[in-house]
Amino acid sequence: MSLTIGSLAKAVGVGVETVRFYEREKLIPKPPRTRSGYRQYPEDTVDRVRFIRLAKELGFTLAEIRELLALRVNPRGNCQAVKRRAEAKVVEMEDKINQLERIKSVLGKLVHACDERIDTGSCPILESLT
Amino acid sequence: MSLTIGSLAKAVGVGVETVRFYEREKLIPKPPRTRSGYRQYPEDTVDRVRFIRLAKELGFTLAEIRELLALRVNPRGNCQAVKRRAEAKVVEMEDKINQLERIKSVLGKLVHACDERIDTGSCPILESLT
DNA sequence: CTTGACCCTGTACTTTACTACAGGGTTAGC
DNA sequence: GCTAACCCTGTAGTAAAGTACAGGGTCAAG
Repeated sequence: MSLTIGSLAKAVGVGVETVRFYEREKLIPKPPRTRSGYRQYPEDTVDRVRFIRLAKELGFTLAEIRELLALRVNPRGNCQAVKRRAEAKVVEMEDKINQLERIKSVLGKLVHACDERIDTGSCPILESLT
Repeated sequence: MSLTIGSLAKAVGVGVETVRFYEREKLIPKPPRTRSGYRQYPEDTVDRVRFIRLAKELGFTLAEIRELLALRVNPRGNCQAVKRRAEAKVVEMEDKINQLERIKSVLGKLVHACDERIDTGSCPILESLT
């Protein structure tokens, strides 16, 4: 079974214009069409669009997301190049995770300060930088 | 000692226009001025602008960053409201961290598949959704 | 066999977050 | 005391990522 652009959009929670935009930007492949020109999406496109939204939330640009979606290993590809890019991205993820952990822990302290009525000074969140 | 807008910008690695933009957007407070009207930034503004750039990299909008910077505990504030917001943000951070961990682990598998020359199929990264 | 909810292309508008002048004043080094 | 490298305000332009029509075709229910 295939999906119309409307049901795909609804399944992910985006507008149909957004789906067409992602197609223009080559983030999703051009789907087959019905005789009358309607797009027919395979069901796995739902996951692809979901991933795009998720990665965007995490601070990746559409260009970076396009890269992530293109990473794969197959007999015809240049495995070493893929490996290097994947490894670089692992490091990027780790950096992001570390920064988020820091901010999270400062927020945790802030909650604690609230309970104890400890004055935090003017801008406690900046401690996440050190 | 205080900084001119130029040395602040240079210290963080942004343009002076960006600093003035952040001031307009109320992400950094209006600094005192010299007699001739030059901005004089206290040194801790460097950290504030650094935090803004960092948080942006992590996928927060300027509006969200403004919120994070405003979180503090002091005798005159509404502690419960601050606490609730800080707790909500901790949950947000945890979600982001979890998603990043998933993507990271899929990328790790991809590197492994490279070494072993295992075909990954068309779009392995999507496994990070499940 | 019509009507309301879809779909199509193409173009234009919007928001966010900068970035780039124009036109003019200031300051530090020689 | 000049001049290059700063700073000021104000306005306008840009890139990324959508969002919104206009003008027209399609499909399923009643």
